Amino acid sequence: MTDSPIPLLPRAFYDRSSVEVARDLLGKTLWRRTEAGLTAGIIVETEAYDGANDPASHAWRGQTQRNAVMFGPPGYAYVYFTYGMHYCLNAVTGPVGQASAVLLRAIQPSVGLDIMRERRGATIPDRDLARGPGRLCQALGITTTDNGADLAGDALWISETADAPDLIIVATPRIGITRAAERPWRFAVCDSRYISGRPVRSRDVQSTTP
DNA sequence: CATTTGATGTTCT
DNA sequence: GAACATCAAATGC
Repeated sequence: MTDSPIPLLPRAFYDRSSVEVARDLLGKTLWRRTEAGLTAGIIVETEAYDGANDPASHAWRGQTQRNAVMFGPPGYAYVYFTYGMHYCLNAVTGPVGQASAVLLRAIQPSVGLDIMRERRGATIPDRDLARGPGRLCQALGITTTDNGADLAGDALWISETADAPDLIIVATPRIGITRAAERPWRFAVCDSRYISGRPVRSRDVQSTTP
């Protein structure tokens, strides 16, 4: 056996604030293996939720049966069911008890697109396979069965990306929530067509110097 | 193009 | 009973 050419993210990567992890997950590769085969994509959009300090966080009002995984150690999956039909995948961050997490909102599919199409529908454009948190989970076959899964596991893991290009990253207000949405904790890869909503053009982001 | 609406079921109040 | 870290289809320009 030799070392994998594409290193897994170590647990220490997740043992930081959710905002830092959300930013640094952009450009990493999310992998998924099921009986259907291997699928993967480059993370292009994330959102941070800051535990008890964040009115939008599921952990804001304390621990419940649903959010228990958020209160555990970093580097595990928090998966929940919402709107009666969709699942959302988060990476738990920070130390035990902190209850922070990063919602994985979109990936650019890179491996197993045929499998994703089987799950999402044969006529779905590649761009829409995993553009949005619910679509991402459907494309990868993630459900609450995966709640609590190790993000360095055999069925679900996140690695560095081979030949990763430099990225321009932008922080924006969060999407799809009513409380504290204005906090600039949504992170996206500029110029990516694979984020939810409209692409953010890097030329629109340059700020201080005209 | 943008905006609105309906679907669907669990969780929490 | 209300809200929901959403999506796809329908409607309005």
